[in-house]
Amino acid sequence: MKLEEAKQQFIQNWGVLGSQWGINRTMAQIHALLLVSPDPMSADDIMSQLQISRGNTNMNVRDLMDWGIVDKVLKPGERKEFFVAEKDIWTVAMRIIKERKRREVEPILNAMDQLKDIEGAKNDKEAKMFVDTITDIQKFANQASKAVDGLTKMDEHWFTGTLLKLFK
Amino acid sequence: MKLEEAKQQFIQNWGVLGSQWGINRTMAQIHALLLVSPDPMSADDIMSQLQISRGNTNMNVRDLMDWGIVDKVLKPGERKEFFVAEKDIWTVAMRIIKERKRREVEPILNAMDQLKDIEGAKNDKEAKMFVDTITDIQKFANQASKAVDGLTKMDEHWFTGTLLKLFK
DNA sequence: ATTTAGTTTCAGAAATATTTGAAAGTTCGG
DNA sequence: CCGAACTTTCAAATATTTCTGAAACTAAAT
Repeated sequence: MKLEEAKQQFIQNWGVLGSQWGINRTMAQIHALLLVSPDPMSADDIMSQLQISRGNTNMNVRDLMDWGIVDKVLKPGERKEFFVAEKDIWTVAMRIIKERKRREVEPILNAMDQLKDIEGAKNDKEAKMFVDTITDIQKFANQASKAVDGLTKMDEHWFTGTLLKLFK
Repeated sequence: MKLEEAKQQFIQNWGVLGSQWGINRTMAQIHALLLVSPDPMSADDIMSQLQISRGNTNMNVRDLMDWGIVDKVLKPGERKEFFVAEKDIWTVAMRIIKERKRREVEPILNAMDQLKDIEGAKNDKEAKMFVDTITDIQKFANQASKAVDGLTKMDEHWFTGTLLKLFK
């Protein structure tokens, strides 16, 4: 297989994976493109490689920067802005998981606190069961959250070394 | 707050969370409804509670059963089929994560093997970098995969006890 | 101050994903 | 075997998400 062909396929695959997990296809594709690009790319480079509009490019690159997995770089003497992806895959994964937790999971878990304040929950058996279910979900989420916070602090070596052995 | 109102809000929230993570809103809502329902529900019960069509109900309930987090139960003497959700949240989370890995992540990782077979990769520096990137992603995914397999075998108690302490 | 190179925004268009509902299929009881 | 009760399927309708492109904006260079 030719290098260019392989890159294209990788970009497509990454796009599919992203969209299955609720990340917009183009954002994932731009990320893939930057991941396998040896040099920083301009908005125009991205547009022509992926055949997408300037507006789309701009919005998704900005989102990727908000996620902390793409950075803007300036080349001396050039007016254009260029972009590079964080290349360490562990760092990428941790940033994504941390951000999603913060943006999507935490707000809903917080909203659930209110749901536990049910009229007459002391007596009503059904109400008690409901509150228990909510509480279980919150407990679980808090455990998972702490686990993620812990993982975030590790470096890759610790993961491959110590943690993996636990799971063998 | 009234119990019914709280249930409705929980169902809505669960639906939003699901759709953000690439799970169709209705499937998540049906799951939420069954999670907080003390008794098994028929397709008709689900339809009227969530105001959705029979076809939609049927398809999404079947999907939930494919995921292994909802079961069909038959009441003696009744012709209708009833459904219940797995109530243990740890089990639910593990089933979901395991299935998604199997269905969505593994096929793409396997497809990536082919991408490493690049013409002239021995000499070309850029080709070598590309192969390295793919290899890093595969390595990371394999580690994560093993970690998930390990988690799946634990019971909840082990998790809350031992593992959590590691991350404190 | 004006031109030029570049970036950002956002309303409407296009693409995707989900839902409906009616017809076809199944299964049980008599 | 037939009809009633229930489930499944899927083409078409609907809803949601994403993308485009042109106009507005910004800032550097002349």
